Amino acid sequence: MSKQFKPTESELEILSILWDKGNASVREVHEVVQLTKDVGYTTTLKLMQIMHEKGLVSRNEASKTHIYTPAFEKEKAQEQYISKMIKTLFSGNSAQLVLQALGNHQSSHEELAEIKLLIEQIEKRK
Amino acid sequence: MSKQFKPTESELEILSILWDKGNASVREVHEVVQLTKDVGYTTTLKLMQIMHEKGLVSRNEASKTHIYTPAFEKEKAQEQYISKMIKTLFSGNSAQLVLQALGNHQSSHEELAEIKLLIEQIEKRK
DNA sequence: ATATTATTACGATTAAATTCGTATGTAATA
DNA sequence: TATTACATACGAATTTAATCGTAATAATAT
Repeated sequence: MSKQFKPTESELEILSILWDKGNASVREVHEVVQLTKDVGYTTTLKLMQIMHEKGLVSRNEASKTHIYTPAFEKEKAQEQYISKMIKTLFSGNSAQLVLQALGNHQSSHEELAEIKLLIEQIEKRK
Repeated sequence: MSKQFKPTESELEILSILWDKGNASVREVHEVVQLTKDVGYTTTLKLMQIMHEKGLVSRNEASKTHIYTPAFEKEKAQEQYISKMIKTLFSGNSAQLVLQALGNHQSSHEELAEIKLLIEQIEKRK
């Protein structure tokens, strides 16, 4: 099994900003954080330093302003959280999660078509 | 919007046991907890007492051994966690979550059929 | 050169979550 | 009745997460 990572709530928020931007300075991350939370700059800084120690992010220290990059793919986090959720909230039944997600959240025509296509491919493979 | 609840990690684990059983004593919950975590009985007891204070569970004190019941539906928790996940890990794209879940987790023929049916119903409604 | 501004480092505090020991009560049992 | 087994209550300690202030340093502007 690949190495486990387990970001805290705040760390996940920062990671999600980094995934969105690709990479960013503390300042840039903090500006986005501030849109939803009212915390000081050094708080965000400290969090990102801790994330660096933990290996959740890497950073480029070439210039004075360090540039942070997520240390793993967003897809890996998605997969981990989905699995956990299926296990603890859906008793292992992944289809149940899919039905919930489809039922309660809007999707476009194209997206629905894509899902149908995937299902057909899965069925063919059996 | 309906009242927010935000169980911690350990609280969610206990809730999931309670949803599974319907209701249970501390002892019964603790026995399941012990399968995965090595903690003392009074730890589980204390957690469940706190959950009671917070209103996450209700309890029947008729007999000496109190019986605990989840204070809200599993579906509500599912919906809340799915929404959060779509927002923070899938940039609001619910179909992407569905594709991930379908792609990485097994589903039976019947379940896949059920999902297709739901998709068709959604399309018809538009 | 000096002042201003931006950045990191780091210790310390606060807050939240988890864990457990001990006291106490109640029911069953020897 | 005395002992044992379980249960709750509750305070306190420990651990983990989050927050912030201050100092040091580097870059930039005056």
